[in-house]
Amino acid sequence: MCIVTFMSVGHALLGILARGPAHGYDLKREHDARFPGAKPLAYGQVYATLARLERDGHAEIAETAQGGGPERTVYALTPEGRRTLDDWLEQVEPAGPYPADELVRKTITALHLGTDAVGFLARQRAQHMARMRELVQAQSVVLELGAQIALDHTIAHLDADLRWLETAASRVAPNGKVHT
Amino acid sequence: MCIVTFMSVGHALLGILARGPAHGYDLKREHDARFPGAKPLAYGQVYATLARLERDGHAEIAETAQGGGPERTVYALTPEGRRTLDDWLEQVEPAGPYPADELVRKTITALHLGTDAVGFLARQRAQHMARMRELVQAQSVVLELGAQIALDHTIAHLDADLRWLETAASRVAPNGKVHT
DNA sequence: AGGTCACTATACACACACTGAATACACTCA
DNA sequence: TGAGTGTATTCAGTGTGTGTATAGTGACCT
Repeated sequence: MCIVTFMSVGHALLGILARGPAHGYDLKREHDARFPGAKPLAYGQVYATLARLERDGHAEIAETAQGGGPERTVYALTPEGRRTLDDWLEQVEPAGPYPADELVRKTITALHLGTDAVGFLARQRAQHMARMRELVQAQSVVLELGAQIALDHTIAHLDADLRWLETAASRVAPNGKVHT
Repeated sequence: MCIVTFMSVGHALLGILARGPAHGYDLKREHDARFPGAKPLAYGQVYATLARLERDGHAEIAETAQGGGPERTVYALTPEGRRTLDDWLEQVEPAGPYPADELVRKTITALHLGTDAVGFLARQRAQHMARMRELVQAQSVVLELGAQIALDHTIAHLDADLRWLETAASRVAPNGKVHT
């Protein structure tokens, strides 16, 4: 049971269901509220994930309510789902290796190809600075503790990218091309 | 044409093929060499991606060599593939929003559930510190410029996680639970 | 009344991302 | 000869993620 190859979204939904039964639409909104700054969850994914959770016995349909609006399918956490959630929370995260991200893939590829990596890095830096300004703005409004912390994370990584763009540029500057 | 929903791995492979024809096995190894510190690419993914590249006309089978070992299918970049690659390199990356990562999902979920978030953060911090020591070690050996830069990126983000774990812990400390 | 606009809520189809296991050939060493 | 190692590919299965279609409700406007 519970071989769970990898299912971060599923676990997050279980975490929300632990607060009480809910339907897909609510889950999506609550999820996005919990993780501001992160990419919003698509509806399609919510329902697909819910279906998997139900299939695996982690959640069950509590009721299908009717009143005021379209039909809503309300899901509830099962005892097994609760156990899975607790197990997940107890596990320590591996601390990488992270999958190589798009920005690095592109930079390194440009470098190997001998195209204008320095220019690319500069353009990229401008883009990241703009985004940073937006986020710092967002951070200044008062948020719930959890949302604040989630936002901190996004900003911390954006900052890391920004610093990285600068060191990368300075490393490249001397010759501008990686020796193959 | 070339609607390319999202295909970072594919683009990276095109980048390697730009150096000259190669087969799947080689591509995997070259990819991993270019991105040390990142999660190695699985063979399954390489071949799946190659098949897609061929289907879409970005790459084509150059030959199926025989000598010394099992049969190898050598792929070569097509002119269209080259164009796609150049287009990709020219585009600026969006700078987020990043998908919410596992570490944050877990921390925030723990917080909302009222479980021991502080303990979790501490355990996580120890894990990250250990990993950091490994990477700094890896960084000290002399690497090719590109590999150096790729490794910088991993370290920068690990550092960001580490700092974040500390700020998160200090934010949580006062009360230890998010108000729902 | 009729129209359309926004919001709530779900479902379906499709493609990519990623893993793990299985297969198969060739070379080496005991 | 037979086990082991390295090369090279394939496949089944699942999770991730997007885009689109559908459909009811309420509100606003003319």
